[in-house]
Amino acid sequence: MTRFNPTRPALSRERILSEALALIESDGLDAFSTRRLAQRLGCEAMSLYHHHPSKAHLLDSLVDQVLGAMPLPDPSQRPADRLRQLAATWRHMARRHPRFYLWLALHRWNSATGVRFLGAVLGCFADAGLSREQSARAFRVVGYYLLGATLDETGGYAQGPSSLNPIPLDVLQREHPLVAQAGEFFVPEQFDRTFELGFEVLLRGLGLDSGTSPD
Amino acid sequence: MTRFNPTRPALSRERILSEALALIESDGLDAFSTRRLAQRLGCEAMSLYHHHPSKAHLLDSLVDQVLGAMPLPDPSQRPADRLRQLAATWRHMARRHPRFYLWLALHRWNSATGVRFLGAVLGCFADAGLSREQSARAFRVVGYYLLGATLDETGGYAQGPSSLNPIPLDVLQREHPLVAQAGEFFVPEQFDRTFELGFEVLLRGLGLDSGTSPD
DNA sequence: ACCTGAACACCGTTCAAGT
DNA sequence: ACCTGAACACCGTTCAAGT
Repeated sequence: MTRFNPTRPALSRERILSEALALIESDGLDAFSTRRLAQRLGCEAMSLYHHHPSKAHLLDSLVDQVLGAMPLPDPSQRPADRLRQLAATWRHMARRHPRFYLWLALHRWNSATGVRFLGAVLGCFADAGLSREQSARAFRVVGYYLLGATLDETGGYAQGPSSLNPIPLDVLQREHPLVAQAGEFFVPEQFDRTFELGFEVLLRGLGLDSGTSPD
Repeated sequence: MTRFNPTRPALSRERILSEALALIESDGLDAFSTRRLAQRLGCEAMSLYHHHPSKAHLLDSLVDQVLGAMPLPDPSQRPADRLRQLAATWRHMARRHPRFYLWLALHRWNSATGVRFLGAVLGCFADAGLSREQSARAFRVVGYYLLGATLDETGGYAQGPSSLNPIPLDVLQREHPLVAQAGEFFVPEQFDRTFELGFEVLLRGLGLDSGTSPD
């Protein structure tokens, strides 16, 4: 009956990917299924398999596409500034695709596009004069921080329905005043300042501060 | 037929939780289902619902149980040492339950047990003389770092089948020598040293160093 | 109170078949 | 080459029924 739908644009790898990303951002990662994607595309679920061999491959392609869209910093800039820019680009990407970011951040991206980005980050440490070992460790340390920060900022994980025994606000204020009072600084408006605080501490402590040369 | 199985221990909240954790660690989070858990317990899937109202509640109870088993540091110790101990306890817990940790780390734990732990961490900053705002931001910064580090260390996310276009090792070495060379420091044997490097940088930079008092 | 079995509305994917 | 439909082996959960 609907075996040919003239109003529907032809299926293609690209169209499937962009609709997939839109569906994930609108309905969430958990609700993303090949069947729902097909419905949105106006085709059968199985038609997708002609363009992507599996759901996992589809998501991997999406990772590649999103990573590939990130601009790399100008190599003529100083290493610390390049790192600041890389962090800003990364956080911007995470904020743009908050729900998909959970998948992207928690899966290995060993594609050419992913490695290109890793190389740009590692290059900053090398150019700042760190040894191979220092560079590798600093890369990891900064990566840990950036990963944790973006996961919190996108909030993908904390959105879920609050759990079985959510502590009532008045109890929280009475028994854990420190926790209650800290909440004021955990809102999105504070993300940038908090992120910068830790990021600058790390750059300085790792010998990347561009202002005062470490000796 | 199997409506009564005398060899099977009685079902209970505790037994369900401990088998659930064992199943998650042996087969992974994705493979964890109420049906498979029931099979392991020797009952019907629906029997679980008499003890936990849903799969999400069951997992939340598990979070609570694991968090509750973590020892809090002696308040008489110096704040920086308490933070070191809290980080060690946290990383130990993550390593003990690497697959469940992915769920624990990425879901809100606003139960009394979770808040108790948050309070212990925040107390370190307050006791070190930081202001409310400084404490809140330092808490967030250290938490970002710890979250990113443990997610990497448990490797829960990186275990998946390598993606669609894994870059071949020889290409990696030729085109991205920095990335290839850094790999040597990304192995489990290096986790402790790398973690400490960044953690100590943060403690010092945030004014928590117990050796030299920040002024 | 505790457990069961059938049923409902979903999944990802295989496979043979259509054009 | 591109798409379909039925089918398979799964999900979490509801509901009425058993003891």
